[in-house]
Amino acid sequence: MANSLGKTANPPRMRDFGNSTHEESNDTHSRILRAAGPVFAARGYSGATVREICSSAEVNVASVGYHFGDKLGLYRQVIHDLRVARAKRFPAPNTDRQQPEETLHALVHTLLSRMLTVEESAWETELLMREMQNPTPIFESIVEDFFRPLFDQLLETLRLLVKEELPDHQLQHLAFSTVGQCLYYRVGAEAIRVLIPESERQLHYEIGSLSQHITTVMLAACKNVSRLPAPRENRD
Amino acid sequence: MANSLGKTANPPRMRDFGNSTHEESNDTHSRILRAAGPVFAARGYSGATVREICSSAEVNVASVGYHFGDKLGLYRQVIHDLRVARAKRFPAPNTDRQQPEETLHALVHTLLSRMLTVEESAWETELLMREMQNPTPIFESIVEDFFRPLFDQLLETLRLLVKEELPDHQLQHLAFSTVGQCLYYRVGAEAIRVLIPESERQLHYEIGSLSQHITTVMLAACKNVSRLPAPRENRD
DNA sequence: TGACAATTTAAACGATTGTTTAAAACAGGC
DNA sequence: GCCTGTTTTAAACAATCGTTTAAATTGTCA
Repeated sequence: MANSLGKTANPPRMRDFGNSTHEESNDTHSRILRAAGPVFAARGYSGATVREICSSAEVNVASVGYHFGDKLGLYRQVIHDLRVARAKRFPAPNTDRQQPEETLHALVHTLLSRMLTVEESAWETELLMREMQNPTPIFESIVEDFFRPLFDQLLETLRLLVKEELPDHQLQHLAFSTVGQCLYYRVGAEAIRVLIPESERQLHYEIGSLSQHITTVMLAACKNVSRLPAPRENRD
Repeated sequence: MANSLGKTANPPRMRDFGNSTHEESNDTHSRILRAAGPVFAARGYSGATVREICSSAEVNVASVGYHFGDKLGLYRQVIHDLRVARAKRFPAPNTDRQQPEETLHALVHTLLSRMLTVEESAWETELLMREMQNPTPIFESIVEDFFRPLFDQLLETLRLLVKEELPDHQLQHLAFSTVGQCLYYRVGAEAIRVLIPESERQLHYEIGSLSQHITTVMLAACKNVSRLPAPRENRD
């Protein structure tokens, strides 16, 4: 009988860590959580093995069962912690009292930072990308809590930037154009590595100039788009 | 001893199918190939099992070893066939004797068609996307044979569209902006499904209007971009 | 038909997976 | 010291993986 729906073994029943994070603690519970993230990110949920996680955490294999019920329970906890950690690290930029041009640039910069940050927590982005391609039941809540706020902010900023009033779907397309350009430097990173020689990549592919470029593209688009003619009837 | 490097079992040694494709044949070899693509696409290379492939092909499990050496050999063959099939189905648009604006639109339309086609061969795109996120040794050749031609065509088209002469890296960024916008409607499809209600999706998210929109954005960007000030020195 | 190679088959192999077990180690209160 | 509940451990479990084996089947040509 697989669980992960609360009922772990009888004894432990998920201790209540009043101190929210496990960042610094060094007990088995925290060690597993710290080790699991990078492994899940590197190998995917099903590719990751409990043994590798526990080996990396220097902990017995049975500990996962004891502390998290099963592998899926551990994964859920990792995703949960990831969400609160990132909401803290990449707060949506403060948009009030700002020219919409600046706001757009700030939003693009935030997006690119979330995508391309390669520091100690690159595994977080990797994990979210895996959820996008292989969505689990957790995915929808990730979109709502994590993507939607920035998406809405982007929509409102673009609404201020276009000269005439546009129907919703055209604004949405502009928003997706923005997000898509940012996302590509992560999704297509391996392709870019093949297409562009390393020397040029190191010069012109850091967050600063990329966000500058993308902002320029979108500002030009906003100034030029106009209400499109009604799309031809599509029948299917 | 794993093989897949040519030496299968002694006997068969990869029969030479003079008739290039296996589309219609019904022998074991072809049945496996037809069944393997969708399974690899749905589950990923390591997630796919030869048992599921063989079960779907109604063929004995040992047949994979006999005809393709091993699982990786089968995968290579699937990718190989996929490449020739798609090159035939989505030929790069003919660019000569055309206004660059039309060429851009045609390129965007081709890109989006490759991304969003959901007909009998949606698994092909899915498989390529998986290669982008989880590159195998095959990936580099895929980029060279499959992405590079369209990328170069895109670069030349954009060069004709910008008013002043731009350094290479700015043209590359414009090309990636184009590709990124197209790619997003595939990569972010699951996110879009959550963000945009279905009614609106069915109205405004078919290939025609999306390629119209993306082309408009990029044309506006081309008319407005100018040689950026030299980027600040970056030191690392 | 009979001989021989090509192909298909059922069964097994060894390795690895997530999970469970039952005993050992540890903790704190008396 | 002992007792009790919690945590950790080594070992085993059943399931599944890719692959191999050796026999059975099929096809082909003399």
